[in-house]
Amino acid sequence: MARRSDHSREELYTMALGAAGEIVEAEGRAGLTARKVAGAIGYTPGTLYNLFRNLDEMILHLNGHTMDQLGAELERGVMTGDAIADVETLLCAYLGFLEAHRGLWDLLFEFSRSGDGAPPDWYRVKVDRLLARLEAALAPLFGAGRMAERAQAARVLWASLHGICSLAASGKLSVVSENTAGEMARSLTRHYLAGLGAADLK
Amino acid sequence: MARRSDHSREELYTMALGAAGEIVEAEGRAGLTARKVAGAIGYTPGTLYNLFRNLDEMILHLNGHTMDQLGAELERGVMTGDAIADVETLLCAYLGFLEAHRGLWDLLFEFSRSGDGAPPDWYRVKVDRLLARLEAALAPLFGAGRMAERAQAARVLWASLHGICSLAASGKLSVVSENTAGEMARSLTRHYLAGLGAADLK
DNA sequence: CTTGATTTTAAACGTTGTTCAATATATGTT
DNA sequence: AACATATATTGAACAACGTTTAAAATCAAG
Repeated sequence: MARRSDHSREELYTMALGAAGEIVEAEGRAGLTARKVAGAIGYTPGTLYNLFRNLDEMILHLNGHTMDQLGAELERGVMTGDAIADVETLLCAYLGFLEAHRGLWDLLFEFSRSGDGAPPDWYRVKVDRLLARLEAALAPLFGAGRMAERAQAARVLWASLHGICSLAASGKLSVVSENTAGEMARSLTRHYLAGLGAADLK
Repeated sequence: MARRSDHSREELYTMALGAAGEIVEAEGRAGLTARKVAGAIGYTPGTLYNLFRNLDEMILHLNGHTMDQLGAELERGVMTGDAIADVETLLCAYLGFLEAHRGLWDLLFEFSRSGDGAPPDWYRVKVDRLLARLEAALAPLFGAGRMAERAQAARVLWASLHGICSLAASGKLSVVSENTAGEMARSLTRHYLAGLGAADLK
C-alpha cells in the first residue's frame, strides 16, 4: 500500500468531490460518510484525510462546487433591465436548481448553519458572486448612490428565499392546500419588490 | 436493576426534556446525546428509549416545548390593530427569544428540515398556533373574505424570517458591516408589508 | 411468600469521524 | 543498476454515537 500514482492529487480531489456529490444526491446528507466516499473512488478513508483536514472541510469544498454550478445556472437567464422580471428569472433558475439537485442544496443550507467560525475567504467570494447576480437585477430599483441599501436588499431577499424553500419544502410549515415553495417564493419577491418600489417613491 | 419508583413516568418525561434543553442551550445540537441526557437525570440511555421511540422523537417533543415557550413570549406583546406596529412587536419578541435561547431555536430549525415524513398532528397544531399570532396581526391588511391570502402571507413572512435569522446569524452570508439579523428582519417586514399594502390598493 | 409484570441496567452491536504506525511505491542520487 | 529518501496509502485502532436486548431488580397483587 502506498503511492499508486493511479491519480494525481488534483484528480483525487475531483474524484472525491464527484463521488460525494453523487452520494449526497442519492442518499442525502445521512449517507455521506467518509468510508462511502473513499470506497466509491477505490480508496480508503485515510486518503480522504490527506486531501481534506476533515469531513467538514470536504463538505465545504463540495458546497463551493455547488455554488459554482448554481451560479452557472443563474447566468443562463437573460437580464432585461426590468427588476421584477429579472428577479423572477433568477428565481426560476434557483427553484429549478433546487429541484434538480435537492441533496446538494440541502447540504449547502445545512452547512451554512452548522459551521463553527467564519468561512474561508474563497468561500465568501463564491457567496458574493451569487449575491452579485441578485444585486445586478435589483439595480434599477436603487439610485446610483445607494449601493449599501441595494446590497442589503439582495441579502434580505436571498436569505428569505432560503428560508421559504427550506421550511416550505420540508413540509413542516403546515402549508395549506397547494402552496408550494415556488408559489410562496414568488409571493415574497412580488410583494417585497413592490415594497422596495414604494419606499423608493417616498 | 429496576423500577426505582424515584420518579413517575411524567416526571421522567419532564426531567428528560428539561435536561435536554439545558444541554442543547449550553453545548448546541452536537452535545445533545442520549447518554448525556440520561446521565444528567441520573439514568442510563435505555431509560430514554422507554420514554421515546428514538432520539428524533425526543427532539420533536423538545421542539414542541420550545414552541410553547415561544408562543408564550409572543403573547406578552399587546396588539393595537395597526398591522405594521403589531408585526414589529411580534418580531421583537421573536428576536428576543432567539437571542435568549439560541440552542433551542437552532434545534427547532434544524429539525424542521431534517424530518423524514410529516410531523404528528399535535406538532402541526403548535405550529398553527404560532402562525395564528402572525395572522391576527396581519388581519387589518386583508378584507374579511381573504383568509387564504392572509394565511399564505403569514407563512411567507414566517419562513422568510426563519431564513434571515438562520443565514444571517450564522455569519455565512458575508453580511456587510453591521447588518445584524434583526436589522435585516426588520427591513424585510417593513418592505414586505408595504408591498402587501400596495397590492391591496389595486 | 410467591408469582407476575414492569422498569432499569449493563453490555453488546454496528456505525461513525479521526488518528497513526507500518508499508509499499515513486523519485532522486550515487 | 542499486540505494536512499520521501510520501502516498493502508489497515487497524480509538472513542463516541444511536439503538437493541437479555438479564436483573424492583413493585404490585394474590
